[in-house]
Amino acid sequence: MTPTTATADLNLTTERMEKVAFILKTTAHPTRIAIVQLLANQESLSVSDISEKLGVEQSLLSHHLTGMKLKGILDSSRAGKNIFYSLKMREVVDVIQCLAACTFL
Amino acid sequence: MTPTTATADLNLTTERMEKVAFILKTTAHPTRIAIVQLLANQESLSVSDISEKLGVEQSLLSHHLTGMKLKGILDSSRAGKNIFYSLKMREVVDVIQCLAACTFL
DNA sequence: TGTATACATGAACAAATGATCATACATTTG
DNA sequence: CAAATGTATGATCATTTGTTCATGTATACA
Repeated sequence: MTPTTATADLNLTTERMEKVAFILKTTAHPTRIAIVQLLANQESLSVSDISEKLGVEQSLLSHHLTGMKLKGILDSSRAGKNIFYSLKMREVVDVIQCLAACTFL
Repeated sequence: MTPTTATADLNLTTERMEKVAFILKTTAHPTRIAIVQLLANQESLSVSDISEKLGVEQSLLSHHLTGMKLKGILDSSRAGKNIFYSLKMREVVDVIQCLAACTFL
């Protein structure tokens, strides 16, 4: 037990801070947040589904999606002509929810 | 009441998503995360305190600090020659904690 | 096999971000 | 008031990020 720490103990290593920064950066974009929001409720959606729902052009959306997949936030699988994306790192939902709950935003 | 939503209802407006993205972006940097960590435990610290603890050069640190203040994450007040920074938006601590708790990071 | 549909990829460019350096400003102290 | 200390600011440059456009690839279907 640590002595007298009123606040929670938060001693992240440099490496861990870089990883956290990495995740934050990967998510810090309106379109990408919207993607996370959609997939938080839908389990999986095709690119065109997302494109329509968000009104984002195919190519641009694809760049966002493949980037997020590369960084481990999303996952994808093909079904016929479609590719379905889903949330892999569900924790990002919590993070966004947490911030979104701030009343003063 | 909406019909059959097992998962939490999260319908952020575009405006709100942009604000969340803004906060995330503002925090998404190893040095800035480290700053939040320090101030989560210390209530307030001078620029030179932080500079020493983090091993970040004065000018660069100042840029980070003033940026974070401008965006509402930090607050500052002068005491003699020193300027003390403190956390204004404590919610960012939770966000970082949340992500930091991910086992797979 | 050819054509349409769904998505990815790469080049190119603009804009934002991060770092460094020199210098300015404010406060204390001699 | 001059020098020293603590911090901010502005210019500049390199890097990263976001966007667009053109084109490539995979699957389905006639």
